[in-house]
Amino acid sequence: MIDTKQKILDTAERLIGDQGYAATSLRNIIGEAGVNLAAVHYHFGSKEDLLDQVILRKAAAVNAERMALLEGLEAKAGGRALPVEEVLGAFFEPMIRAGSGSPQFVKLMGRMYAEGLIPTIVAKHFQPTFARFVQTLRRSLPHLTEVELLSRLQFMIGAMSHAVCGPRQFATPPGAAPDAQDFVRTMQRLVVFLIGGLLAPPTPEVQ
Amino acid sequence: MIDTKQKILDTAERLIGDQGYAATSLRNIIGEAGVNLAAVHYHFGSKEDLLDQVILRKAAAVNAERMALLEGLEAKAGGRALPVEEVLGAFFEPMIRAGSGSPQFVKLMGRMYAEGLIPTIVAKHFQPTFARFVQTLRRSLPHLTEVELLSRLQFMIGAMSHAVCGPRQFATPPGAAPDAQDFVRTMQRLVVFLIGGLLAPPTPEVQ
DNA sequence: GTCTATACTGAGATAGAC
DNA sequence: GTCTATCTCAGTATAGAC
Repeated sequence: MIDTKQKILDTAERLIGDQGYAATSLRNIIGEAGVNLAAVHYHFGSKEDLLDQVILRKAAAVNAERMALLEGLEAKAGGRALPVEEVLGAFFEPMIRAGSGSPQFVKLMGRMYAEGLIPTIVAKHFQPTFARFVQTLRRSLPHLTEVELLSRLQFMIGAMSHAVCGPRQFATPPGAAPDAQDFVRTMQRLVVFLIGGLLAPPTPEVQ
Repeated sequence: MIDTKQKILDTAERLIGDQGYAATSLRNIIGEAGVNLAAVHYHFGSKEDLLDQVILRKAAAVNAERMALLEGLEAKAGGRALPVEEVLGAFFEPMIRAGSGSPQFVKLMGRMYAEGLIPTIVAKHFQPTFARFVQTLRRSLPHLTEVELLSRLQFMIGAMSHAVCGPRQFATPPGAAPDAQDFVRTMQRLVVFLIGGLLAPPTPEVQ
């Protein structure tokens, strides 16, 4: 069946989003999907490659929208540098939309960050888009050296990761279930925070 | 021998710092330490509890120093609110000192964050200290609502985590090995970034 | 109280029959 | 393409030697 692959992908996405990558065994996935264990390795090669495909399937749309928004902004600006707020908006709005439309996706992405899978997996899918944004931000933040800009974007990625699916004990009142509304509010707060951080003066070169 | 426990702790700290928690098996640790597998469970109960003790041993000094610095600042300020820079300084300086003195510790902490072990393990050790800093920051940042302050501190934790041991592909020039000097510079940049973020105006309440 | 030897369960991966 | 059987290695548990 051609559905076998799809069933594995769908079930993996749901279970990994709910339980995390490490906590979700292949046997767990194939049990719920009603397929054989070896089918996973036949179609995807390994557990990690399965995750790779799950991410790719969901990330493609978000990244495409990011690129489209950014290019729209740049076209409208002519040759002028874009304000940081607009660039961050183009980066986060597609994610916010994806998140409020399908919390499953955000939960999954959050798991990726929370489990430290960014360097090996997520970066692979987001890197090209991210590099494009770095290029634009360089002109929006001319007061920063290249190293400092890259450092701050590193901080941004870290902040985003915890915002999306960090430990909620600090962020939500006890007993409150996180909903789409919370997510949007948190993302809005994140963008404000990041703008403040990115626009901060350069770090003094004192030793 | 009483050394068995110490040998396990030392070896675990080194290997987990180098390879990560998930990638370091108990058999790996006991092999290098030259002790028996069951000794780990005798002394620590489980792999997770072993990690717990490794963290506790290293974190205690840093947290004590943080508290001492904060209390010193507050005593000097009388009843006045402390500037954010000073509070962040009291939080990060002990970590920077620990990091430049022993990169092993920082690497280990970074692994914890990177592998998503904060909620279950690290928070347990840092929570009391962190709560104390939240209390102080509340007065330093009166323009923020409670929820927004907590959100921003969440972002701070996330940014710190990636700064300490995130994927370095964005942050360091290719081929350069991260050293203590880099670490200190990165932390200084982080603090500047965080001050900017924390001092940013409140997020507009638009829906 | 400390530690050793060994066995148990569940994980991801693989070979080969169909 | 799919499935059965099996391999290796992980964390864990226990029985018993010193």
